[in-house]
Amino acid sequence: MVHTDYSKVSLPPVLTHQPTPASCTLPATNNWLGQYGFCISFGPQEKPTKSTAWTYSEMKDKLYVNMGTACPVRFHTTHPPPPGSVLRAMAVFTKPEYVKDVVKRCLNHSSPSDVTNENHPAPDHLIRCESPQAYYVMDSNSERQSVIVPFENPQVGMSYTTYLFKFMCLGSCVGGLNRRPIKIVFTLENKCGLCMGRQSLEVRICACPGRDRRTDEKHFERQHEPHSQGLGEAVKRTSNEICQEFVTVAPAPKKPKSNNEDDEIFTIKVIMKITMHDKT
Amino acid sequence: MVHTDYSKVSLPPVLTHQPTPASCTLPATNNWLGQYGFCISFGPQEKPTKSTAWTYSEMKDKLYVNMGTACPVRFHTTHPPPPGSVLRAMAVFTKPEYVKDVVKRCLNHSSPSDVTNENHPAPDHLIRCESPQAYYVMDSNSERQSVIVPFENPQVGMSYTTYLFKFMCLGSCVGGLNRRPIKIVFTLENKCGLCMGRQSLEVRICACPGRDRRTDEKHFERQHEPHSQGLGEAVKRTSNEICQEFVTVAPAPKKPKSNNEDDEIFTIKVIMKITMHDKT
DNA sequence: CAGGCATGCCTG
DNA sequence: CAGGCATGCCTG
Ligand SMILES: [Zn+2]
Ligand SMILES: [Zn+2]
Repeated sequence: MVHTDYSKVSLPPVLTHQPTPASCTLPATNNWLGQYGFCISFGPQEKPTKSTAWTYSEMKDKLYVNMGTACPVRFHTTHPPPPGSVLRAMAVFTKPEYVKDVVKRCLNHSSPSDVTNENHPAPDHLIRCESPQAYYVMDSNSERQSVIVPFENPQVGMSYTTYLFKFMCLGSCVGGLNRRPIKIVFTLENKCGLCMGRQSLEVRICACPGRDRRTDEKHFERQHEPHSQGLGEAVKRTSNEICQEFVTVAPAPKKPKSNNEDDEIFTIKVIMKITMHDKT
Repeated sequence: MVHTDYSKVSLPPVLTHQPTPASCTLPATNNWLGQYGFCISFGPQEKPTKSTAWTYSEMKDKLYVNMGTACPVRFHTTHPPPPGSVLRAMAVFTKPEYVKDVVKRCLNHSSPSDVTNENHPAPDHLIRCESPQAYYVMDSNSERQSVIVPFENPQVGMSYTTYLFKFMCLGSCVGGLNRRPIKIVFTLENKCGLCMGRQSLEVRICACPGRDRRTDEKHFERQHEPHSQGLGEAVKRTSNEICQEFVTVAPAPKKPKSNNEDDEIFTIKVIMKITMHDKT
């Protein structure tokens, strides 16, 4: 396997040709703690009003966020990964019909004349990371866009490091996300681009995060009322490069979710936590 | 006064510098029959379903139309205008706050990759005329866009000629019309660009013309219920280059409306028909 | 094709 | 900031 050594790269990886988590046509999205205990969480939040800038629903394991809002995401590790490790964030459409489509900003918002694009190197990237060390890459193979930042180990006494992410289109943007739900896939990678941990997160970018969260949770609860119980929904996956094991206790603040492809309104509660490992 | 002789022009008028109805920062929109009895009308229409492609409301004097639909507009004249006369269609924002803004397609829809722009000379023009002789101009002074077609006299025994117009964005297009109501100003011009007649028409480009017409008319009727009567709304105008005269009978199918600037929900029925003449 | 939801945004 | 409208689009 060929690796990309980011620590030596001066040209952006868009000009390189090494496989990374961003090179796949169908990127893996299953949660995988890996050997460094990589996972994410959200801090406490002011009571979510109808139009709060962002809110995270435990019940749905879903982030609701305004467009252009810097949203703090906590990245946990239990052991320090090797020096030169990076954190990558990449968006993927959730629905099988669209997974192969590259996620990018709509034409309106990627226009150079859009105020958000003044002095920005990646006007058409959906995800931005508020770090001076962030760099924006497009995989020449998959054409998928992502943002990469050097991974910083938690400060002493802390279990996580916080990064700020911005989402630069609405989920409803015509010609862009176009109302298609997305996931953000966060990967911890060594300096060669090898994946050492992965956490994905459903994100809804919208004008009223509070309202939409409440609506989602109401629907979700209705699904889970006694009279509508059932265990009919099978656990699905797309990647065949994974194996499966049972985890009895979630060792991290944000519990790894089941590898259920579309945790939509038909998803039912999964009794046992399931996590998946990349084949190594 | 300098004139543009379109019959001699081989370069598009975008490269000329003669005043025409499209050169003004604030184009006149008042209805004026002129000496050739220039006015417009709409043919009968299949019963307007919720999502009919287009429908014209007499009550509101307003056209409701789907984006991209070829909509037949009838142009009446009582006398033939001079040879070389043209018909121009230009869109203008209705609300005073926006009149000075140039109306054009949103960035999404003006993109070369948009299917509507294959082999089209004017991807960012809102109004298209379905005629092989149509040409698309941008006034170098006002930057306003318009489409021009040779004026064809009605066939013998007919009082009008029909032209097909398409509207290439939704009224709701973000970064484009952006939910700002517009008028289409149709002008009959001689070959030098001199205005010889003008008719403007409120147009709503939307996904459900039938529904939206019904909604508008319901609101309008509510305004006109006995208990909400009043004659408070004065006739306004912006241009000071006009004179005013009373016309006792509307000599054309579509009655010239009053020169009321915003025939919005507060407009009340005008008892006497008023028409206005350009100062010549 | 009508009913009605989804979702940005305006109004009080 | 919540209520609720406006408006594209999905569903039956
Ligand atoms: Zn966008
Ligand atoms: Zn548009």
